[in-house]
Amino acid sequence: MIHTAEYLFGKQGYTQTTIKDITTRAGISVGTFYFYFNNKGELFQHLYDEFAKKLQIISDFALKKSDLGVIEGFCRYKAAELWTFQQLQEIAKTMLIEAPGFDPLFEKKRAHTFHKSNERVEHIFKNLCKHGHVHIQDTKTAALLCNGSLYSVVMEWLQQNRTQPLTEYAYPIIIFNLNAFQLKYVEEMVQTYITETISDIDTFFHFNKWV
Amino acid sequence: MIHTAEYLFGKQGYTQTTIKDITTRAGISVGTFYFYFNNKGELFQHLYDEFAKKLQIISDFALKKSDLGVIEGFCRYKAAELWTFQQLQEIAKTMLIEAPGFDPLFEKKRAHTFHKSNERVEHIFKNLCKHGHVHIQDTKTAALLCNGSLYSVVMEWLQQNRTQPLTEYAYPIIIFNLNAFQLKYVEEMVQTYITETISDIDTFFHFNKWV
Amino acid sequence: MIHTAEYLFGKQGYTQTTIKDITTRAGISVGTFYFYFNNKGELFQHLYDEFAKKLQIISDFALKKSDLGVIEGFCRYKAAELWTFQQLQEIAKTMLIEAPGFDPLFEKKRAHTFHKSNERVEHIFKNLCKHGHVHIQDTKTAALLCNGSLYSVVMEWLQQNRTQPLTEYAYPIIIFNLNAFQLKYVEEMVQTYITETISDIDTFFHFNKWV
Amino acid sequence: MIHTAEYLFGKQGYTQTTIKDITTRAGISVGTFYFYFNNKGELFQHLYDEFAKKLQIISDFALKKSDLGVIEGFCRYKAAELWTFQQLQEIAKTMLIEAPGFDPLFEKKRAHTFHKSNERVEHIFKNLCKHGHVHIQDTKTAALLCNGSLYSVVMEWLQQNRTQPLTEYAYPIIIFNLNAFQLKYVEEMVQTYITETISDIDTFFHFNKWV
DNA sequence: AATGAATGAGCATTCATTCAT
DNA sequence: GATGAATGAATGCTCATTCAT
Repeated sequence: MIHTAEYLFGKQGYTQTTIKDITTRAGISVGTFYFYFNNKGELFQHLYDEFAKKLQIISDFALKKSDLGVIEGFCRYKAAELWTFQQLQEIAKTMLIEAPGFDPLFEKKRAHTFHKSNERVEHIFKNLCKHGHVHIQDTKTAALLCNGSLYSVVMEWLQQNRTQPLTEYAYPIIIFNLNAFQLKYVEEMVQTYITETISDIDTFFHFNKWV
Repeated sequence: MIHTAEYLFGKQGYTQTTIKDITTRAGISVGTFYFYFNNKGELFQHLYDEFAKKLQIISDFALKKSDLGVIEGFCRYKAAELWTFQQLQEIAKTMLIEAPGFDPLFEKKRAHTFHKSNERVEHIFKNLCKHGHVHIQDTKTAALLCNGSLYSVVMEWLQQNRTQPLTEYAYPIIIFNLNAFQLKYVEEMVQTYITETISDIDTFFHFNKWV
Repeated sequence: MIHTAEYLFGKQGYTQTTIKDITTRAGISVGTFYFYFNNKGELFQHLYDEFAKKLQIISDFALKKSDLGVIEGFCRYKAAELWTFQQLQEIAKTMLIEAPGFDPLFEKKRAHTFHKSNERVEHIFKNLCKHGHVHIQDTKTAALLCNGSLYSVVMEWLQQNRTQPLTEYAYPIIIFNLNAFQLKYVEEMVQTYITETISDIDTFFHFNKWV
Repeated sequence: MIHTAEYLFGKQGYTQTTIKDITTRAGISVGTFYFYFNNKGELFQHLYDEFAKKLQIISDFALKKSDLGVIEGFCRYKAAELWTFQQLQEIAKTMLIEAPGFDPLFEKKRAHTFHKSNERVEHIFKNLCKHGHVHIQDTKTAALLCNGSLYSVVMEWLQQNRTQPLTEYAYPIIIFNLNAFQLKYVEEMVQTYITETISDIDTFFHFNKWV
């Protein structure tokens, strides 16, 4: 039923999807739905929490490698995010695009996740500044710009036909941001980092499935 | 009535705002509303068209200056966008954040405007490539990244308390993008371009009011 | 529609009567119902207020006569109450019997009306005590007993077949209470007072119809 | 579980109390409930029967005394009723106040009990008439008035704060009715009868607990 | 005996839209 | 041009009851 809800929310949007739509398609009764969730919003919250958790799990995994250099870390983090959005594309559409609009209660949750992601990136930048790799005045805005550039590609991909894998956009996105922050890099290494990350995650995921 | 609709959509969201909300607040009857618009969606479309038109008008004005250099053009374009979003902040929230979610019909329109904006930026990049200022492989993705970075700041600003003017973010956004595309610039000049643009638009707007 | 609601509430009870029952029988749409009342409870409140108001109007009228003696006043008051319950028998059933059970919000209103009626009777008793007509220690409980004896007859009548007019019970009820409070009376006069009151009210009502 | 149901019906009312409310609070499963009762109504019927039976038991006990005079019998009967209502106050509220409203099936049962109580009182009155103690024309209405006056005090007590014991109202209620039927009595004796009855029942109940 | 997940008919309420005046 | 009462399909949610285990 949860999978059905993800599918329908992604396809028709949260508001346009009725409880009956979900239950009929999932082959259960309305009562059963309300046995597991108190209301429609609670289902959405659950989906969102799962979404945020998965995003976290993959990012954590990608950064777990030892002797992680600045550039490599950045590449792995971004590649991992793209891989996850691709994996969760059905529900991602609802989470990233529709969700902000329909419920002030939920809006808080979304804002919180978004800020956590921003803080994460900001933290990376602050570290880079401290080690003299780069000079950024307003790290908060910098994080926003960095995340925003990635999200714009993800959203465009979600709203278009998704012909090619989202992860193929990792390279231009990363190069764009490395340049933006005037970080020095070797093009071939960037590509290697990305490929390795995707491969690592695929293997990890194949054996663990969100554990 | 149109202004009331903008206000209420921005405050409560499109779905949460009823026709009666709008007409009561605007001091007209429901019947009168349906004399001017065939349905709720048409009102939104109208608002959206107006929004897109205004965005266009200000961008056009900002780029009308003679002897416009590459960097100056970029600065003026971005500053103009920010100025407009700040000016139209009430409805901008609905247009940028909520709209994508609630109707496939609107979605097309929104996508169209977004693509036009992207194409505009892409066009700039293609020109830059042609004159050898910069080397960009995938100009489409580049435009997406460039726009996305700006939008992320706008959205954050719209959803937060909006204490400082949105235009104050012009400088970090522009620097971020100029670096990202490895364009050479003089920091003082960038700031000057921005200040001049804002000043020009203010004057223009003071006399013309969206004409 | 209001009359339909009164009829159905009286026949099936408040809870068992759906909005659709009312609207279908009244030949209007559900939407129309909600145009006039915000919810089911509000309709009930309205019915109750009307009920209480009418009870008040008739009592006031019955006691408006000049040179009203103690016994006559008591007789007229009780006769007037019975006449009103008979007149409003459909809704009275809901108000007196069902209402106390289904809504704490409404319960307050009901309690208030009930207390006002009690206070009215209590006030009569206090006056009687002052003029030495009777000696009652606990006038509050006395009023309760007096009202309760009448209500029990009304309720029984409402729940049974209602073959004879409720007003025919006025005489035994009044005699019962006059005795209970050891008031001296002439049997024939009591009967005359009752007959006169009913006749007065019938005439008044025929011309004024709840004003 | 039965006690839980009594408690919840008394607190929230029959309609507002769900089967789940009862089973959860009683620490049993819904299935178990339906093993003992076929449906919600049957539980209520059971509660009602128990309630009526207890009322009967105490009344019977109170009247079992030998050499019972007319006045003493009346006093003992009324005092016993009040004692029982006080004892069963939780469920009494539902039985006396709410029950009449929600189901024609219950209504019959309630009416039956009420009539039995009335007949009992009527029987007393008929005896009094036969022995010339009193002259009552319509004994049925008389019984109604007599019972009604007591019920009104009970209901008021149930709906208010219940600060003082219900049995303290026995004296005014009885005096009221003795006067109403023009029965001669000695005030001190009435008070003695009441006190004795309460004391007898307390002792009986202490050893037998509804047997 | 006991469990509790599953059922689904049924209800109050909303709101974009219509149309007679 | 303007009004606003009327419409009714559609939705989220409840809860007594069932039944496989």
